[in-house]
Amino acid sequence: MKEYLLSIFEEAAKRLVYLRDLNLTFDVPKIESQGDLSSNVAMFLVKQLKKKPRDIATEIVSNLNVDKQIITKIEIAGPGFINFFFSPSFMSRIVNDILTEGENFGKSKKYSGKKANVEFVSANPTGPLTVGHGRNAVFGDTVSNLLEWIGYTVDREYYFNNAGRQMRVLGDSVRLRYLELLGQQVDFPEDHYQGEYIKDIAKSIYDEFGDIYINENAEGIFKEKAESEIFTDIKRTLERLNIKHKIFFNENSLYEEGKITNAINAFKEKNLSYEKDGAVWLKLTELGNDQDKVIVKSTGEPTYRLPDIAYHITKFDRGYDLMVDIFGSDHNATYPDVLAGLNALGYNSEKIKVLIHQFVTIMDNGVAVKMSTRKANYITIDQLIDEVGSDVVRYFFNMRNITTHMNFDLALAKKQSDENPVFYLQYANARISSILKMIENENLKSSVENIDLLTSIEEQQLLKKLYQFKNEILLSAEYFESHRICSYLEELAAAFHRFYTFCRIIGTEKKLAEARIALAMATKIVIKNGLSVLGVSAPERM
RNA sequence: GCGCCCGUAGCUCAAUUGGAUAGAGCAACAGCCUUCUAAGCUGUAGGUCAGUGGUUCGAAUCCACUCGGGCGUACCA
Repeated sequence: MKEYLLSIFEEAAKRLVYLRDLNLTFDVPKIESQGDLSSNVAMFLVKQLKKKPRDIATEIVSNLNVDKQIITKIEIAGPGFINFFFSPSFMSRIVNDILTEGENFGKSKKYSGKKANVEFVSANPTGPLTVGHGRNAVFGDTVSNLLEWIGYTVDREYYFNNAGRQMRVLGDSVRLRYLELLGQQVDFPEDHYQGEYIKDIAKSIYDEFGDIYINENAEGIFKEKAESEIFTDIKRTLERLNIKHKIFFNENSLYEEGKITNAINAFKEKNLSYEKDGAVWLKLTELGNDQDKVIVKSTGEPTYRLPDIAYHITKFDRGYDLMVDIFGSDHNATYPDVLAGLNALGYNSEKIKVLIHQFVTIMDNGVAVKMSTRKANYITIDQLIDEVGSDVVRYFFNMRNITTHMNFDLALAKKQSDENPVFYLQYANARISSILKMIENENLKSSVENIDLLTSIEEQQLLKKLYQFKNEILLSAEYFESHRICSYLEELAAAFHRFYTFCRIIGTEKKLAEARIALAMATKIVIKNGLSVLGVSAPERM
């Protein structure tokens, strides 16, 4: 539809100079009576032309050469909108496209040839993934899918740190539990990891090696074993959500390969750092930020900023056109320093897109659950998947804009999982599958031969929704907003359920019935494609 | 104190990134199954878009201030 409007506007621009070099957009009006597509170009030109918007609109419309077979009506409405009404037969053409393109319908090549890196989850291996990580994990993977759909080659990356204080405490937690197993009386400190999984790890060391590590320190086998077992668990949890990272990037490699030193030297050379009180400071005030920050502590140890900067340099070195970082809101203060540092070193930080998601408040019986891995006060993603299934988990974390402070009532999720919108979508898909099985016995097939018989309101509304899919994918990807796909699919499914209710197939005259089957098949493809972007399955039967 | 985010129907959230009469789901109420899956459909009711100013053809959306909530504000990550 848009392509056609663009072509007639281009033709009209030969006569109307002011239509040239405009970035024309067409919107789908909220209200049916306002047409299938609408342009606000006349209002947009008010200032430039110093005329009334409705007069401009009138002039534009009289210069449009429209094919009456395609557009049945053009209307100037409200303050100066130009509303276009498409013919039913033109609308039905989309079915051909969908059936031809199949599982590729909705993909575009707009960004093909470009490489993107999406870094997400990136939880250090100190414990199981909690629902707190769920939003990050699901959103990151869906953004990756979206970017792939518009042509990017995407590397999913997980950044982690297995050194430092956190990990020492983890190793020591395992060590103490191990000593307990050996019958020693130990005083387990409050700031150690309290979770049961620590005991399991200690037990597995005990089972395998007995008491030979009785005098081992925290950093040896205890830390190593903890890290490997926890990572195995994390990967298994992610796999249950259909998430697979291509790259696990260890922060430690930055030290081993001298990237940290390189970064320090680079700042020094550019005279962007100085020493004070035994520490090295970065001149962030000169780079437009509020205050200077320490990049190397007086102990000689870098702060997180330095490895973060060095890490992003490796991403630039790896040649990505787009780098997406997905963080929880607790990181919102850290990334401006990193971006400023990168810019100062000559890297274009506009290639980095930082997406901050707000936290999910978990409500249990009306009380907010405060999560802490260390205090073992958490609900894991695995528990959640066990309760409601991975489709619901994925859909749930995708369905809201990441800027919202989302509330998640556990009790409600368990009790009312039947009412989750994901079932509404899957149900539409299952109904179509059922029809497609049924028609074999009725001697009916799918046919686009008489597709222009699809003129009823329900059929036209469904067609209109199908038309929007490709654009919806593109916008969702460009805005990094996966929740739009959920909203779209719910509307599509609603349009289908109405079609299903009012437009029977079996018992209808053959030509119309076969056109309707084609429409149902096209709908099934779009629902399935949309769900696959979200990482949600489309079962044939429910 | 300062920075970022949020405040929309009883609840959970949308709103085409500044567009026309602010929409869905849940909950409530009234209907629809001897025909392709009732996990569905139709209808009713529900709103001071936190508040006050401003910007313009036009504001839930942008700006300023106020109120309320979340997250930060380290020589932790």
